[in-house]
Amino acid sequence: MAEQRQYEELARQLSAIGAVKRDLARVLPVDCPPGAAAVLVVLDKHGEMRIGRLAELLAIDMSVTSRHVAHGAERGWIDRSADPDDGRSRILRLTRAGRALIAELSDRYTQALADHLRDWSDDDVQRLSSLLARLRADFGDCRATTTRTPA
Amino acid sequence: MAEQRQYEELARQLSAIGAVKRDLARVLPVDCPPGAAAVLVVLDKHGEMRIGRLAELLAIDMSVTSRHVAHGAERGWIDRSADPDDGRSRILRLTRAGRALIAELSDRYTQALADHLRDWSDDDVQRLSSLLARLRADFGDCRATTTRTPA
DNA sequence: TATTGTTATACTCTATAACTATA
DNA sequence: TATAGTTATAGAGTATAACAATA
Repeated sequence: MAEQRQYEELARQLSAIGAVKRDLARVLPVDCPPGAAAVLVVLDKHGEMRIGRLAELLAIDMSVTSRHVAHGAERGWIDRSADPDDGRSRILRLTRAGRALIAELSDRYTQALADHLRDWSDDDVQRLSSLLARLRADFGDCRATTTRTPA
Repeated sequence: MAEQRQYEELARQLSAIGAVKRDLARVLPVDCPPGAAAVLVVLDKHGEMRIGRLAELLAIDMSVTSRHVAHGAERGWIDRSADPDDGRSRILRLTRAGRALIAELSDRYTQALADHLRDWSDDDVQRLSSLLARLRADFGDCRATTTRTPA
């Protein structure tokens, strides 16, 4: 169990990490905002799925996910075919164009990270990824157990 | 120098970390949005300063910083007094109320992190903070060297 | 009646550009 | 003329709530 000071420092670092994400987002093509790119990344890694599961993996609301997917579908990156098992759902799949795009995005992300993290060892990159994954898992567990309090 | 796979994984984790930040933000009082809270945190840690430096530390544009500060000043958390050395600037300081608020926020952040990271060792918390700080530093170095390309 | 998605609305964050005041 | 800060505008992300269709 860590001290208060360490938690405060972690909170500060998390709050500041947005700048890195914004920098990274600059490698994206203009018609592919970060939200839409995140959808492609997950579909590429995990394969076809319904939108509910996609929202779960992205850890954002289904309504938001729906809009990101619509964006990608309109541009021909994502195919939404009927779900034979449930008429309410559709199965999301990357199209050929979608796979080409995500390959391109992946290259650009990698290039940008490789440029900036030139001095990082394999282990450091690995360690950061692991810690972030763990952080996310340990928060996701008890989602929505806290509420904003009045001033 | 890490492999492409590792960079892709890191990019994924960074993209997903927003959910944790949103969870954490729920502990904030309703009239103190995350941006305003971040300003208080920095003023508390680094002491009085001008808005230009504040923007630098927050890694966001001065125009945005200005609005967050105005929010805090309107609520009596931040005092903006004239800068004796430069008539264009003002010196930002936490008021007594501001110090009370940031103490409260710090407690709440700490509590939330302690709840969720119950199983984390001191070292893990420390390591994550350090890696995030380093990530931020290595990106901040070459800000604005990349540009969004057309589709 | 409950669940899966979609859409409408509203809020926060951010950057760019135009503008004011001072150096 | 250049710099510090403010304000207006626009774009992106998010959640909540209302709604449609199906289970």
